[in-house]
Order: sequence, then structure tokens, then C-alpha cells
Amino acid sequence: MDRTVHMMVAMTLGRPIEFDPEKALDAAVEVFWCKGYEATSMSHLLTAMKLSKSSLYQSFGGKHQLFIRCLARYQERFMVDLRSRLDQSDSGRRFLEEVFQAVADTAQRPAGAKGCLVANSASEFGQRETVFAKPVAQGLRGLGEVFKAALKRAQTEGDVAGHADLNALSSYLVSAMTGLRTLIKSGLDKREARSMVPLILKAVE
Amino acid sequence: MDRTVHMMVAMTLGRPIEFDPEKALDAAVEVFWCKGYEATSMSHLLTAMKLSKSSLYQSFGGKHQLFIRCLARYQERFMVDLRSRLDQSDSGRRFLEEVFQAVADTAQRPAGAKGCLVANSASEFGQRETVFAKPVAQGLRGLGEVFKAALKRAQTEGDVAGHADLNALSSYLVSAMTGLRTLIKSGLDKREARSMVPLILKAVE
DNA sequence: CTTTATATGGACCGATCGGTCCATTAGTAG
DNA sequence: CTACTAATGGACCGATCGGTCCATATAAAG
Repeated sequence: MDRTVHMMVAMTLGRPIEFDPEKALDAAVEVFWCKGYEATSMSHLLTAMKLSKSSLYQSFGGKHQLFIRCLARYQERFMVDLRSRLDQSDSGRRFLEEVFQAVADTAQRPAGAKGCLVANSASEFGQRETVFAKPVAQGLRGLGEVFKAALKRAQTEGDVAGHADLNALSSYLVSAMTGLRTLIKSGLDKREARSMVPLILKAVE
Repeated sequence: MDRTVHMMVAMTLGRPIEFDPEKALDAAVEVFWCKGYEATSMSHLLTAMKLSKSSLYQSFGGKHQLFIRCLARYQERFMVDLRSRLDQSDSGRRFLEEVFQAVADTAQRPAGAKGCLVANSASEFGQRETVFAKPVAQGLRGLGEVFKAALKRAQTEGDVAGHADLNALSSYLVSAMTGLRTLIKSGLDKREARSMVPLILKAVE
């Protein structure tokens, strides 16, 4: 139907939306990030997102779908930030140091208490909620791939042995990151957190 | 204590209990372990523990208190097992290898999908639920102390440098354990899990 | 204006939440 | 036997859960 072409212009039909969907989504991310999925209620979300129940269901379609959107949004921001850090970093090795140091520095600070939404979700659901298991696993894999890219670069820069198993190493770094964040989340002392970074990176040498 | 003997006789007043409190507690541990605190409902617990609501509230006093009891029970069993493994181990270093290897071997198996109740709780609550934060932090500290004992032993056995910072190292191992379990929980491949163990233990050398 | 389409607020839904209460049951003590 | 104590089953509680529905509001199009 060539009608579609005409309709494109006419898309702005009906009452226009009164909120910024991106802002609302960010607010939802924040809530899920702080409280986890189960502990977050729709009324929490409505308050934080500042919209009515109808609007939420109309625009995001319920808790499950909203959460999946939130996971995706979190993940994308996270990855973009990580990749740009890697690009701007002096070396692959330095990048890894910086990333882990930055996380260690969130110890005993509000940001640290939230942990990582993907890691939190991995822990909350495991393989139990199959709908969430996929995006979560994908999120962890994504993190691993950035680490792998950093390791590859470090290899060319002579900071990592050529024969090193980068798959194992990057999985290890994801695990180390997850563990560090969990400990920080549960209140780990900042000094201790910092002292762990060089130990974590001993595997990368 | 002969005191118990006298009390035993006088204690048997009123209708006797019809269930084994320890079995019931174990069943509750299992449920919390699999589903987490929030996702576990009283009816789940009642079914698993095979007792009536009255009995549960009478004997355990509600979800919060029951969970704290479960945490304690899990922790104690966990610690006893770990310590005996350390005692029976050929060396401190070997003990660490064995422990991490054993965890890696739970990958893609039902046991792996449950994770560790203490680590799960650390992730679920952070410092948010102050009532649970204490036993959880204590649980993680306990694990760290076993690791520290193993490291001390490894030091005397010449497998760990005398100048090594055992506090930092043991915290690191707790973090590594937590991270590994989280990844396994989210479905990590067994081969990958195993390949991570030597990397984790590179910090111990 | 009317028509059309969407957004919004809020009433409402059944189900379930954790928790309380009480009548009944089951045992010991006298 | 009766008296007493404690355990049990189940009715019941208000609150909240996630989710639906509809009347109303607000825009553009004709």
C-alpha cells in the first residue's frame, strides 16, 4: 500500500505523549538497579518514572518487558562507556587497571551499593527466569568481549604473552569484576577493595 | 550437663511437636537458596517444610527470622565442611585448588545454578536490608578467614611468599569465589569455568 | 465544527502477599 | 477423670501485588 507513505506524515495523530520516554526509562533503570527486579513494585516504578499506570502499560507493556528494556538500555550505555574508555586509554593493560580501579573506588560510596545491574540480575535469576537469562548472559558476554579486545591490544603492546588464552582470561576478568562488585555492594572497605586490584590483574601478565 | 536431663522431663508439657525442626529448617534453606529471599513466599516455605502456617510462625517466627536462621544454618554447615577440607588437605595451596576446582565442577549442573546462599544474599540486599547485612557480611568474612588460614599454612609450606598481604589475598579469593559462582549460576560453560581456576590462583604465588 | 487517534487518570480486578487469631487436637500432670 | 499446656489446621485479615478497563482529555485531520 502506497498509503503508508502518506501516513508517515500523518503519524502525529491523537493526543501527544506528555513525558520523555528516555527519561522515564532511565528512572526505571535506576529503580531496578537499586532494588532488583522482585523487590521493585509497579508503584515504585510509577513514582520514579512520574507517569500513570495507563501510560506505563501503554508505552512499556508491563514489568517484564520494561525490565528487559531497562537491561538493554543499561547494557548499551555501559558498553559505550567502556569501549570509549578503551579507545582513549594509553594501553590495553592500563585500561584494565583503570576500569578495576574505578570500580574499587566506588567502595563505601552510594554508587558501589548498587553494584552492576547485569551482574545483579545474573545473581537474582540464574537460569531460573529464561526470559531474562538470555539478555543477562549476553550482557556478561559483552563485557567479556571488551576485556578480550583490551587483552588483544595488550598482547600487541607486549603486556600479555602471545600464547595466553584470551577467552579464559576475559571470562576470568568478568568473574573478577562481578565478585569485586558484589563484595563492594555488601560493604567492603575501600582500602581492601583497592588492594585487590593488583591481585586481580596478576593473572594478566 | 545433668541440668538438661531434669529439664527434659519437665519440658514435655502440652502437645508435642509433629515435625523435625532441623529437617524443616533444611527445607527452608533449600528454598531460599534456590529462589532468593524476595522471590520466596510463605506458601512455598510451608509446602517445602511440610508444616502449617501456625507451626511455622510458632517455631520460627516469620519470614525474616526464618531467613536469618537459614543463613546461620547454611553458613555453619558451609564452614564446617570447608575447615575439615582444609584439615584433610595435603597443603594449603592444594586446598585452594581443590575448593575452586570443586566449584568450577558445578558448572552446568543443578548445584551450580543455586550459587552460594551467602553470596546470593549479599547481591540481593547489599546494605539495603540492615537486618540481613550483618549476617551476610559475617558469612563472607568467615569464608575469608578460612582462606586466610589456608594461605598462612601455604606460607609455612613455602607456597606463598612470606611478605604477602594475606588480608588482601583472602579478600581477593572471596571475591573470586563469588564471581565464579555468579557466572556459573548464569550458565557458564564447564570448560570455561575450569580454565578460570588456574588464573584465579595466579595471585597466590 | 466533527472525526479520528492516542494519552491519561483512576476505578477496579482477582490473586497473592505476610501475618494474626482461634477452635481443636494431643499430649502430660494431678 | 479433669486441668493445664502446647501444637496444629484453617479461617480470616488488611495490604499490596501486577494488570485491565473505561471514561475523559488532547491533539491533528478533514
